[in-house]
Amino acid sequence: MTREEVLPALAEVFREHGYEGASLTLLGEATGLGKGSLYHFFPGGKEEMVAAVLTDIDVWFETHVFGPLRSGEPERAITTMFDAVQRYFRSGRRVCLVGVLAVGNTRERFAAAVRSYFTRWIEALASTLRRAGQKRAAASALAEEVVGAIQGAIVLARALDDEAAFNRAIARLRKPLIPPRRGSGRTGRGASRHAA
Amino acid sequence: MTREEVLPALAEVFREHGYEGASLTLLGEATGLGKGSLYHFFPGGKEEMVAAVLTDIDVWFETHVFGPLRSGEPERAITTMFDAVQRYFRSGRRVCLVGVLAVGNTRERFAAAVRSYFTRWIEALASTLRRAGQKRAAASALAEEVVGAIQGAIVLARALDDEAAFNRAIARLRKPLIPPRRGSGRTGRGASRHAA
DNA sequence: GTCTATACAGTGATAGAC
DNA sequence: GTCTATCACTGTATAGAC
Repeated sequence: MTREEVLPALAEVFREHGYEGASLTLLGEATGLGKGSLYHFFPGGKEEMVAAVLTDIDVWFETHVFGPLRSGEPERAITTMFDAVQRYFRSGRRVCLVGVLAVGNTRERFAAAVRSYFTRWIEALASTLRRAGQKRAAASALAEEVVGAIQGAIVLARALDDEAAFNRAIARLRKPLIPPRRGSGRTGRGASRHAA
Repeated sequence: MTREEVLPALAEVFREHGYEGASLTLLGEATGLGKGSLYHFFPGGKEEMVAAVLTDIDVWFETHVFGPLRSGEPERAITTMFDAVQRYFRSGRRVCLVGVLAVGNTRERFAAAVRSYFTRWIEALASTLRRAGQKRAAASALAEEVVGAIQGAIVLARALDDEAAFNRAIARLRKPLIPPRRGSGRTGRGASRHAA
């Protein structure tokens, strides 16, 4: 059993119970390891566990989301992002650990990692939108709006206990973000939205 | 000292530390009461405290937000809602306790209150939008989008440690929701949004 | 490396003095 | 009503056997 292998199980406990609620007993049960073994892998205790989990999450998003957003073909990159988000958060049943940490009292302890995650997501998406023809300011604002809306969709889906609410939100966001065809003159968002 | 008077202090601790993180010591310090006194007012312990706090929050939103949305003049009601939200959540520095409970492992315990809060908010806002001329389906979708986006804005503002991010989100949501002037033919959202 | 045993602070909760 | 004292328990963390 290696350190990397237990990270997903640890992550799931932290997601479901938060930092304080994730007791060593729960973490031990989830990983199948005793407290001694956990401290063997993570001498710093829970704080080190969360840090390792955050790095793991970061790598995943960098590979599957941020990277494609930065360098991929815009339409395909955006589709990839929404597909990844929908799968990763399991239609809102699974919460975002980074978001949970941001809201909790542990915010300061992991502030750097939390801020970096969201900042890089927003900037990566903004770069995609610029490549798709959006102006700089509009791209940034839109990227911030979308990333925020995804977090909100998770909260709402959990609150309503309704994954459909999450999927509706993703669908709403997805549509107008798809970049315009060359020369069509449209910019990809707003014009056809919610028009009566 | 009455039971009602300590609710705001209790609420603040639950918001900042979550259900598990809010210890009786913290709750005692925040209220200036000993554990004995807290149990005198809330024999059911923390669970009863949260329930009382949720009721208190519910009454506040019913009075200041949901009520106006249901029966007020649309443009004014929507302005009132966003003003109230911006003040109440202190530009994102203060989190939404109902949202916190929704993502935490206490979700099931307070599921009814959490769901009721969000459901009523969405339905109240949808009714406003219908009165403003939106079709039924569009009004519901838009209301769900806005309420979710507010929750997302709180998460993002905390994550970035930047209240401006919260205020930008509110401003983005506010603008296109203001209902159209009579006879203008516009429906209040989308047409002018992010157009290049 | 993995476990059990243990230290000791802190938890929610109760009882009873005042 | 409010407090202090105390309960049984769980929390994190450590030490050491195997």
